[in-house]
Amino acid sequence: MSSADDTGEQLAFIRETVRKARPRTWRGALPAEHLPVARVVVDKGLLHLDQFFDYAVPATMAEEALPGVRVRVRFGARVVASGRREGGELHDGFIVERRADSDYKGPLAPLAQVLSPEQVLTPALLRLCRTVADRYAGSLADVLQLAVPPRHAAAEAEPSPPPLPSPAAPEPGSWSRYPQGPDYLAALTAGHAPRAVWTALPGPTWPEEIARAVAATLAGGRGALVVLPDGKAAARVDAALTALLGPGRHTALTADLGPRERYRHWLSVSRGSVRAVIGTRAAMFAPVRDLGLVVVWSDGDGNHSDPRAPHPHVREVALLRAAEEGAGVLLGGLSVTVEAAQLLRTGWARPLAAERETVRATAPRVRTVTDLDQARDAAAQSARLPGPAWEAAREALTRGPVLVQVPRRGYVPRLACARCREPARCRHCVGPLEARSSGGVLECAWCGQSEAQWHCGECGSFRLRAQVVGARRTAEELGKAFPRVPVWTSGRDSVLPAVSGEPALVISTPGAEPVAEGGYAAALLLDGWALLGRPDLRAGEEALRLWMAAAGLVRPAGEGGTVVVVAEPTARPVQALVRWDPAGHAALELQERAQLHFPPVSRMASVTGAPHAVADLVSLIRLPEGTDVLGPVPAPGGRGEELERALLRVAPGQGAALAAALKAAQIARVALRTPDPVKVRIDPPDIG
DNA sequence: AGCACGCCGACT
DNA sequence: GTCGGCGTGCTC
Repeated sequence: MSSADDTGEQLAFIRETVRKARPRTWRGALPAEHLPVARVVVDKGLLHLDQFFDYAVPATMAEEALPGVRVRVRFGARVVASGRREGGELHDGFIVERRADSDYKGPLAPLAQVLSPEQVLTPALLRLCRTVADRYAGSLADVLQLAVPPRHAAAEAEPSPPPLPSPAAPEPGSWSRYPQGPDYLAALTAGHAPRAVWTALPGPTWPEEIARAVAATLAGGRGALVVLPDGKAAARVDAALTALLGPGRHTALTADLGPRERYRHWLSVSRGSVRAVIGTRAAMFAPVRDLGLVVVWSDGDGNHSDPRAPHPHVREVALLRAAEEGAGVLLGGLSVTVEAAQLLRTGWARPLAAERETVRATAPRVRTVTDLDQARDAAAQSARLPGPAWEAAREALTRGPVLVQVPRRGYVPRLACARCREPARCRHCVGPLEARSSGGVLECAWCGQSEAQWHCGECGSFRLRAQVVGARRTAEELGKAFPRVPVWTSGRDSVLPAVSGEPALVISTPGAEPVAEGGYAAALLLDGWALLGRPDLRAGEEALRLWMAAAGLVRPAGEGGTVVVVAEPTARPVQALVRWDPAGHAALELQERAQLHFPPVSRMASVTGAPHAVADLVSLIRLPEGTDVLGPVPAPGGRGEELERALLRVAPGQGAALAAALKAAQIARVALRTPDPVKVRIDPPDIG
């Protein structure tokens, strides 16, 4: 920039400051005549900058600088001689409001650029993001990054088609199997906001039922949002909606679309051209207009928890939206989470479940077997199949496909002595041993030292209760045992969406089970101890969810559908599976959590970092009355670095106070220049 | 977080 | 007398 320009700008600046009617700007660009101030949220995730900043709207941008548009602004400028300001980095942001004046006393910097006239940050979306940020002790900017997809200019240039008229109200269809089902749909069409915890019947009809709930909402002139845990489930609901409503009335927001398509779909929602959205996690923020219904399918699935700060959970965001936007809620799944059970217990939501008789007619027959009962067949032995499981598979393979669910290695808990079940521990530091590398060498999860010749310190046995047989080896062994039957595998990196109704063995890790045409003849749920034995508060609930997801793909008992679960028959989740009573299981778990003061009855937050930093934050924080501080203890999953974690627990109703106190303490730590960072997480997913 | 300004010790 | 320590405060 030349000095001549500088002089000119200074003169212009002085001229502008003399004129009182308009806000002053640094450089004297002529401000807009009407509403010359833009209130901006600057896209910097720093907690202590979680506030709006006012900028002057240059006259040249007056038409485009509307609320909700993306802008670029200079931020972090410094004052140099004679009170002039210079520099400042360019940052992205959104205009949240146009105003006549500012309460900021200094001169306003001008907006640097309006990036696009598209008003992407609507008032409702802004309100939601603010609520979510507060709920999770995060900054508005962090949440906005999750909620507003990156701009794609080419997608934005395309016009969105005009909205289609509302469809006719759908028939209840298979919702008639639920006593409250038809009423629920009618309430949606009538414009009410019914809230339900839906214990879905096993079988392949749930995508169509979700589609009918969406159609009922559209028929009443309102929009609907469906969030599913993965792309496979989203594709099924997508297909069901297309079958019911034809194309053009709904759109999908999933990661596999790619940035351009995804933004194009998002814009069609934001522009009001499409009123129904199905999608995965990030779709929870989709700016559906006049939202009448939020559906969350399988809310216990870990995919519903966002891995990015501040880690909002789809279910919680859905509940916040329902409250804020007056929408109905449908929290559905084959199993029921403890959080859903609590919504029922407090009366916030009503149960939407079938009669016992209907459940019995729809669910497969479930048998339990312990793994002490090994098969006689050699191949079955190699695959560690108990005798009855082996027999069930052999019989069912004459009638159709058989699903074999094998826990993933990540689920396998600590190793233990095969004879006395004493956990296998490191002889150096007493840490738990893991079979991480192949080749039978064990490693300590704490100190990393390897152990080649373990023997049990209690009984002297050399045999370990080894890790589960993985999906691949199970497939190999079963392939040998059934040479005439095709063997398919479906796992984390190669998920098989569906298989035919022909006899076949389908080996799958939990969550990757393909749908079978006409349903599986049988399912074997192997190594239940691996799911049940995890040192996690939610282990039982999670095991039941994974089992029911697999068992729900099996034909009804009346058509010969059989499930064999290899697990301790007295365990509560096993009994709930046998009785097909997920709601009862969740209610019992809830009772127990209430007694133990665990979430979701109490609200918790975790504070993780270097020991002194954690202690520091805990001492700084002004905790709500009656907060429990648990720990600090060594952080779970710590890799040598001596991180510690404290848990903070508050009584029901104090969650907002806890989040606010944590945020304030984090800000105070930044102000005090404390170097070591502390991670704060509301609703930590893994509490011992 | 950066990045400035501000007020007290050892150097040209 | 000046250079520079990092304590404190601000960012429209």
